[in-house]
Amino acid sequence: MKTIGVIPKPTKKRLIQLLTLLESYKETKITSLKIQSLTGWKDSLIRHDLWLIGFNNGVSNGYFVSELIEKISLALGFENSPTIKRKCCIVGLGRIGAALLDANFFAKTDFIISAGFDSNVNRVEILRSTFPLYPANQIEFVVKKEQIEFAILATDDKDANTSVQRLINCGIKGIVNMTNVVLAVPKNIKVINLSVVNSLMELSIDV
Amino acid sequence: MKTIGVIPKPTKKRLIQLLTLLESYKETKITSLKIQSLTGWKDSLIRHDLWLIGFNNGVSNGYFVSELIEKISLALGFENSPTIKRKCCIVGLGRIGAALLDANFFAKTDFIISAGFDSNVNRVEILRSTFPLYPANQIEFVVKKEQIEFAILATDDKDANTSVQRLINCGIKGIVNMTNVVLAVPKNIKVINLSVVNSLMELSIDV
DNA sequence: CGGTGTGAATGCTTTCACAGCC
DNA sequence: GGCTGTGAAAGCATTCACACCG
Repeated sequence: MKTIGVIPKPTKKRLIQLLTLLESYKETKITSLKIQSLTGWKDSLIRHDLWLIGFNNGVSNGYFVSELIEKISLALGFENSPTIKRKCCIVGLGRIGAALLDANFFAKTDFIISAGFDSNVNRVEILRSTFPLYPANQIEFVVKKEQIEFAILATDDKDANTSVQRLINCGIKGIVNMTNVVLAVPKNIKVINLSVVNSLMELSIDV
Repeated sequence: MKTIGVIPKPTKKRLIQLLTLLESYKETKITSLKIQSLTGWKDSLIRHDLWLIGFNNGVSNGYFVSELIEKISLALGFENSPTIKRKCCIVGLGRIGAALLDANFFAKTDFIISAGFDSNVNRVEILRSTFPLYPANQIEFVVKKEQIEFAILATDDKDANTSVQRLINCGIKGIVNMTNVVLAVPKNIKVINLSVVNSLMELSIDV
């Protein structure tokens, strides 16, 4: 029997993915081997992950999907109460940033986009969205006022670090970085890099 | 003195990022501590990474940026000859996929987009790009014929795995997955996940 | 001094092995 | 037989420590 302690980062990542997988899974039960075939992760690793979050029902032929969803959500601290959404903003409204203006994109998630920013005032005026758009120099003001927690950075590479400086100034908690730039941030701010080009490079070097 | 062996994956990832960082770095020399301040990686880790790729010039006050770029490119196997570009395709031309139709986006990279696919024939006919767009049922045919190596997957979540099956059928080497779905692929095919929503979830659970 | 090069030591993650259960 | 729960063992990655160099 295991008391649930700190969950290692790789485990967290897998559990998040597992959660989204399970949420669209149609059967009522699932085994670690089935999950292995759907994800490529070793069955023993999956069981170990679940063990880490205190899963020990003594059951021996598979997990109930609903129970897995419940316990994983709990362990990761997700309220799936759709009332409390965490506020995000999009910084940079070029092609990629503008593509995220689609509210549907975040509809079924725990997140809501509350603001968009771009240094090009034209864009800010022309684009349409369900939330307000501002010129980039208002980042500090709006993020603080609206209590926005996370930012999706989609500027041109050359503007990335100046925008990031603004985000740092107003105490953003985390940044999803869609530029190709490595961001310099204090270590209390988390960054996740989602550069398409860097990913292609990664793919291409061990093929 | 170190003979250059297999390079661990985390090291590769960092070296790729370091490379892009250095390519827009204006000074002629740089130290591991300076890199630390720009990236957050420990100086000792950076030196170790460089050691792994056989860096041992006996120099003791910093690296020449140009030499770093050269050796890292070499170790990772990048020809920076802009003539040989590796072919990619975009699968799914909704808002995100369509945003990548911008040829400039890949202009300075080793990659070129050679085809786009969507199951919605309307989109295929309406959208404009510098490379041809096809209905999704032509994936197998076109990818083989054009010898496309990598795919960027940007379909709706519900269509992800059927498109992936097509990509598997025609021997794609790697997939950059922008959907929220965990893909089931044979292990000779590499997948890199770039889901914005999953990344926000990751950010939100350890803040 | 402020820096690199280097291997050993530490700290994580994943896999293994196997008892216990249905 | 097929599956989970569990801790130990193996396998990786990062950090430390320190000799050596300009």
